[in-house]
Amino acid sequence: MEGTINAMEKATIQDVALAAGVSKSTMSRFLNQNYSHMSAKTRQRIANTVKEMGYRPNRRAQSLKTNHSRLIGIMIADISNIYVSLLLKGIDSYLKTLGYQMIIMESSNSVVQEKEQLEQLLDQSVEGIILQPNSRQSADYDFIAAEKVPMVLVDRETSPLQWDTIVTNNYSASQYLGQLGQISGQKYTMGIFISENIKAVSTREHRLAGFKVGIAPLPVEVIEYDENQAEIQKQLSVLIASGEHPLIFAANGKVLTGVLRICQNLKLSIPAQAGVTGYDDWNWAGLVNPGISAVEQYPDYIGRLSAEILMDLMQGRNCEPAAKVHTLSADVMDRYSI
Amino acid sequence: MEGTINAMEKATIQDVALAAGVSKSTMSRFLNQNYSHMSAKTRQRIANTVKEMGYRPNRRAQSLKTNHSRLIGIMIADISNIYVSLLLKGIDSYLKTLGYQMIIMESSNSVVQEKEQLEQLLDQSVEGIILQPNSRQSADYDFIAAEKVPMVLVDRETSPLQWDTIVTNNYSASQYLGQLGQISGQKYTMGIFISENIKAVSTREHRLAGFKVGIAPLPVEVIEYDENQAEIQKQLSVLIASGEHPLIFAANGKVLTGVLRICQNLKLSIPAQAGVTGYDDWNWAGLVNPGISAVEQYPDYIGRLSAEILMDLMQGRNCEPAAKVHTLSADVMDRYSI
DNA sequence: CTGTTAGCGCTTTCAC
DNA sequence: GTGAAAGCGCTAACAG
Repeated sequence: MEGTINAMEKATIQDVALAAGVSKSTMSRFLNQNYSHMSAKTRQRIANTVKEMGYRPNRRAQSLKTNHSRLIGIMIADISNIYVSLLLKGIDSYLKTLGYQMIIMESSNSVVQEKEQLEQLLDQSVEGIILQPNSRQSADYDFIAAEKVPMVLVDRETSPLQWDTIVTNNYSASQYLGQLGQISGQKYTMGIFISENIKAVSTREHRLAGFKVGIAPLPVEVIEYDENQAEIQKQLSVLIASGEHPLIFAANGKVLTGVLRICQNLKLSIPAQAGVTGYDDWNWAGLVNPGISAVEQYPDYIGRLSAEILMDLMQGRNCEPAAKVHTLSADVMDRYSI
Repeated sequence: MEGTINAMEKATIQDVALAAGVSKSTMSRFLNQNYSHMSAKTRQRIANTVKEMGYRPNRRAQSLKTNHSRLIGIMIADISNIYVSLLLKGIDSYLKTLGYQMIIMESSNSVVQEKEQLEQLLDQSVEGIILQPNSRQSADYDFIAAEKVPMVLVDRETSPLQWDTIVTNNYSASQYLGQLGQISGQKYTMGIFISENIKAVSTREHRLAGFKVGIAPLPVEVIEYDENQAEIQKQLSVLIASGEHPLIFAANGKVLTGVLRICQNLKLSIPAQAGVTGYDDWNWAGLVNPGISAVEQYPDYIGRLSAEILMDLMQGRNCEPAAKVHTLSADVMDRYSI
C-alpha cells in the first residue's frame, strides 16, 4: 500500500519519487541540487512532479540525517524591551538572506530560566546561539561550549573572555554624559544613578563607572529600579526638598520612561530642579519635553553584526585566532535636559 | 563498535541504555514517564545513569517519530514594532508554561515574503501558527488550512472569517477620538488620517472609518505614511499656512512618533495649531508635551489570549463550533493634545 | 516488567 | 545515470 494516493497526508519523498517514476535517491539528489549525475529529462520530469504535487521536504527528517537544522537560537533577557526588538530585526535581516530561522527564547532576566531554556535550544539542535547573558561568569555557559555550538554574546560581557561579544562603549558614553552635567552651568549637587539590579550585568556597571568618573567630584547615589516606582518617587522628592539639585542617570530606556513619569508626577522642572539623562533605547527622548539628552544606540546594527559574526564562526570562516570584544560607539544626543 | 565510549559525541538513547544495562525501549519509557510497567530499581538506575551522563534526548528524532515538534510559528509584519514585542511577550509567557517554543518570522509587511516564510514554518513542522496577516483575503492562507495546522490571527482580520481572530475594537476607539475632536472646543476645520498603506490591512481601515464617523461632518484627508517624512511635513505646513486647523490621527505608534517629530520640526503648537491623536503602541504618549490623547492597547494580553486560543485549538479543546472574532476593548486616554 | 522489531522521512555510500 | 540498502535517534506495537 505504500505510496498509494492519500490526498490527506503530506507527501513524502517516497510518494513524489514514485509519481515521478524514479527512486528516492534520485529525488534526493534533485532536492539537493546534485544534478551532476542526472539526465536532463529526468531532472525536468522530477521538477514538474515536485511542482505539481507542491512537495516540500520535511526539515526534521533532513536535519536528523544531516545534522543541519538551519535554526539559530536567540536567548534574550526581556523580549518586550525595544532594544531587543530592534536587535532581533537586525539579526533576522541577515539570517533570512541565508535561509536560517530564529528560535527565540526569553530568560525573563532569570539565570535559572536562562539555563533551562538554553538547554532546550540545544535540544532543538540549533546550529548557533546569540545570547544576551544574565550571568557575568563565562563558566555558567560552559555546557554550551561543551556541545561545540558556536555562540556570540551581545549587549553584555562575561569573564573571562570566551566568546565573541558585541557591546557599545558604555563607559565612555556615560562618562561623557556625566561631563555634560559638569559643564552645563546647572550647578548640580549630586548624581543619581537609577538602574535595575546593577551587579548582575556588566553593561550596567560600566555605565555607572563611566557616569561616576564623568560627574566627579560630585557624589553619586545609586538607586535600584524595580516596579515599585512610588518608593523612588518618594526618595527623589525628599532629596529635592532638602535642597539637592541632582542629575539623574537612567540606565536604560525602561528606567528612563519611569524616571520621566516620576518627574511628571512630581511636577519637576527639567533641568532646573533635576537634570535627566541616560539611555534612550526608543530614540524618542527628543520628543519628550524639554528634549532629553541621552545616548542613542543602534541595536539593529548590533544585531546584524552579531549574526554575521556567528555565521562566520559556524562556517569556520573566522580567521581570528580567538574571541574578542567588539566595541561599537554610541551617539550622545545633547539636548536640553542636562 | 556501537555504543562504545566516545566522549566527543553527544550521547544517544542507545548509549545511555547500554550504560544503564537496559534496552532502548525501557529507556524510552523512562524518558516519557511511562513508569507504570517498570520496577522501581530499574527506574532508579536509569535515572542515575541519565543524570550522570547528562543525557538529553534529541528533539528532532523524537518529533520525527511522534509528529510533535513543540514548536509554534509566529509570523508578524514588523518585529521592531513595540506592539509586536509586547505581543510576543504575552505569547511566550503562556507557551513557556506548556513547554512550547516560538519560532518567529517577520514578513517585513510583504505578502510575498510572508507566503515564503509561512511555508518554511510549515517545513519546520510547527504545531500551530499565530499570524498577523498581511493580506485581507482568507484564501491567501488556504495552504495552511490544507496542512491542517491550527492557526489564530492577531491584530488584523481576513475575510471571509475562517480563523479565530483577536483584535481590539478599532472602530469605536477611533470614533471616540474623532468625537473628542468635535467637543474639545478647538474648532477644528478638518481631520487628517495618516497611516501606512491603508487598504492593505483591515485594522487601518477600521480606524479610518471610525475616525471619519466620529469627527463628522468635518472632512477627513488621508495621507499615506512612508519613510519620506519630508513630503508629509510639507503638505502639513501648506495646510496650516492656508488657515486650516486640523486634527491629525496617527494610525499606529510608529506613525505617531513621526507625526510628533514633524510637529516639532514645524514648531507647531499642539493643539492650538494642530491637534494630534492616534494609537500609542508605546504607552509613552503621556510623556510627550503636551500629553498626547491616544488609544492604549494591551498587546501582551492580546498575545497571551491568542496563545491560549491556539493551544485550545491544538488540543481540540475548543467547544466552539466555529472560528470567531474576539474583539477586545482598548482604553482611550484623554489628555491635552486634542 | 522488559526486549525485539519496525519504521518516522530523509541522505548517502556503494553497486550496477 | 540510477537504484538498493543502511541508518540518523527516537517511539511504539508486539512479544515474551
